[in-house]
Amino acid sequence: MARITDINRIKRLKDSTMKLVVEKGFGGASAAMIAIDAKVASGYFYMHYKGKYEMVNSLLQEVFQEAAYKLDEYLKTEHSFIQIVEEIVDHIFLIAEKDPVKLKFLYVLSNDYSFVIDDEIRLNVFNFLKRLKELGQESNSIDPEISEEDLYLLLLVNSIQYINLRFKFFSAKGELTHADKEHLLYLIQKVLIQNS
Amino acid sequence: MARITDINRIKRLKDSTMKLVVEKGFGGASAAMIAIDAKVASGYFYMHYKGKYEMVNSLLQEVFQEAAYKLDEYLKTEHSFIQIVEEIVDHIFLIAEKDPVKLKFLYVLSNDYSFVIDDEIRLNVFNFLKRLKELGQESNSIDPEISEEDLYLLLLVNSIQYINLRFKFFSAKGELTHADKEHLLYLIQKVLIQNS
Amino acid sequence: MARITDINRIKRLKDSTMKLVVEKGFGGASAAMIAIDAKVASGYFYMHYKGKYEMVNSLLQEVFQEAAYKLDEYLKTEHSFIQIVEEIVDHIFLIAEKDPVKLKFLYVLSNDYSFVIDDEIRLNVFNFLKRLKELGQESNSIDPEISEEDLYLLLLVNSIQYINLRFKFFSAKGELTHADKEHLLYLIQKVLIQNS
Amino acid sequence: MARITDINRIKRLKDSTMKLVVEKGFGGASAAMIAIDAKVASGYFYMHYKGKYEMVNSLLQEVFQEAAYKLDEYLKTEHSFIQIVEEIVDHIFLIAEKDPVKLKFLYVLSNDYSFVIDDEIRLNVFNFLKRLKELGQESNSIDPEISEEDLYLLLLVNSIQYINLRFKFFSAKGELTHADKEHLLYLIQKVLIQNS
DNA sequence: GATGAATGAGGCTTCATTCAT
DNA sequence: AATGAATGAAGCCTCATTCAT
Repeated sequence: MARITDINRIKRLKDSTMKLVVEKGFGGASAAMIAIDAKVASGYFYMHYKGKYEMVNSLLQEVFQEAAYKLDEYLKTEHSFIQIVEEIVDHIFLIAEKDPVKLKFLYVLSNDYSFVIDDEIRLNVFNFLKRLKELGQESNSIDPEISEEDLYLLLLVNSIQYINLRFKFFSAKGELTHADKEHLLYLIQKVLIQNS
Repeated sequence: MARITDINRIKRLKDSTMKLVVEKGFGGASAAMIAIDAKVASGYFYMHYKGKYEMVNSLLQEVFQEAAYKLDEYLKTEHSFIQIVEEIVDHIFLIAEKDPVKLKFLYVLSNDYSFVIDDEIRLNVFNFLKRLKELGQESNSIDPEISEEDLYLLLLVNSIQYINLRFKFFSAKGELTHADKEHLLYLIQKVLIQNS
Repeated sequence: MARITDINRIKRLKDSTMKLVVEKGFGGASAAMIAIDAKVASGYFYMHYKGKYEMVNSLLQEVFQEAAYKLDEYLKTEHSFIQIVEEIVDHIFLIAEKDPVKLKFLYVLSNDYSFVIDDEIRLNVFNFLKRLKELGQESNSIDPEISEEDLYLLLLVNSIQYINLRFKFFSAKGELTHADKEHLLYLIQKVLIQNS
Repeated sequence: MARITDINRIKRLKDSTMKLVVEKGFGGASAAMIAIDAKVASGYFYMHYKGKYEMVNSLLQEVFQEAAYKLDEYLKTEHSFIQIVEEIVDHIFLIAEKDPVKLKFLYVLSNDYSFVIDDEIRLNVFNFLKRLKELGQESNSIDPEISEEDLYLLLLVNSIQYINLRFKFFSAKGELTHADKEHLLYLIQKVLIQNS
């Protein structure tokens, strides 16, 4: 019972942190504010984290790690290159729908020179990308010009940017639709795929 | 009668602000720190700006405005769609080389939910993109699927992300080269251009 | 679970604030100075008050409210008009002796255009004065020319001015004595009382 | 011509200072604010005064001195005690009408422990009061219980308080009228005059 | 004489962090 | 384990004052 309470506390803390860091920025989201939003005592998170930066950073790594893990799972399905690309875009859109704050959090902090993804996690992601590229090469699907860095940029960064652009500027266009996803996928595939 | 406002002071202030906002984030770059770096009195910028946020924001708008103006100039040259796309990428690489801090500043703040580009400036940029799209359509160069938002994403956001990815992660790969620019241009043109 | 709010800290804070506002004026009494004098952390009073002005103002209202309450108590004793006038002067002299800072604080801020007594409290005081006047009329003790405003001026303002004049200028005359009180009472009664 | 300009500058400076000190308090009225209000350069008054405090203080002394001088003039008229009392109240009401800011300024600063009237000026005033008292005694008009301090309190302080109470609280009662003056005079004379 | 750009000490306030409970 | 009162360093900003023009 005590265990469950604790897990809920930490969950709430993480959610509130992501929400407020997105809304106000790292500096603008105060520990007190986060604690109130999470219905937790302000001293609470010093039991789990060394400080505010450590907490936000560890949250960022966690979110990234989770994504890296998800990517690996797709690889294990032994689906084709094109299918996996599609599944990844699908997955990012799913997060955008189910947990938009998480996607915004990723967007904000991954474009900040004060936060850097841990080498280990980055390595995981690039290992995945390397294997994805190889998969594409095996089936002659991928444009040989495309590097891992390009995959990172076009598949991951681009998708996150596409969605956040909608959240931030083009919200007038309404909710993200299935057509939006198809359109993004069209663009991505157009760059990645080998021309005849 | 009295001293005349010193342009150099303001220039130094702007440069230091961009530099430190990039390095430490908006919250991490303190007014005192910026003032010292700019060799200016700590109270100095309250003569020109209402506060720290206003200053950084006005700087962001200024940088954006300058870019919007540059874009319009390219349009006036009456070059072709493909040429203009190339010139824009060229120009972004030029900034990356001559004033990398400015590009980082743009990168960091344009991916922050606390800073929003003024409607007027955004309108300028989208007017340009609209005309660029029309130019592409006239010559049947542009893929009809491409919208103004796509142009924004693929041409501008993507270029900035590409370069900052290098600054932030792949700095091990060394300086940006001519080949890097060609590669990016290849990717962009591949998405934008109409398939035969 | 956590520490319980320390009443003494707040008491010390209030005392130091009154003392320093009297000595140096509202602007001259800095938050840091007050905190040191009260042996409290400099940020402490922002836990209880929104800012320096709010704190001093709330203190002023509190002191006034306390006085208004005291006045009502005298009315409830069912003593005569003349007795109550005497008791009020007595009471003011008592404060002058036991807590001179409080009387000085009242004096300084009630003569400042930046601080205004809350409507509710002023209403309380004037309700009291109205009933006091009625009491005087019932026993034909009060000069019919005397209005509530006059009672305010002559009974309250005058007494406070009388004592503070001594504190500020005529301190050479030494401590306030019983004779001083009798003299003031004589003056007040002379104006208030109905001539034969 | 240069001379006239200068006198106007100083006049405007004094007026603005009084106005703003009344409205915002000594600490709240900044030098820049005063300078703007007076249409004068902010550095201007450091040509005439050592600092802000010196300026406000010298202004206060000046106003007081002017009053002391006026009082002496009334004495020279060889009017009766009662007449002079009336003329003083008249005069204070006249200031209230012609230059209310000056009266507010006097009110605010004379009730502030940070500003003290210069000994010399206070002496002038008390010499006047002494002679006024003697005048009253010669004609058996004044209550023998009344001291110079009482005259100060009842004649000067009281009048200023009476008017400022109207300005600050009872402004709903409208402009000061002739009847108001008569009423105040009635109260003052009632305390001061010897009962048959 | 007069100006107002520039300074920097010091004011107010926030907030990450600690620690008694 | 969890709380939240308390701390004080450090942030933002104001403003009296100086001084080049």
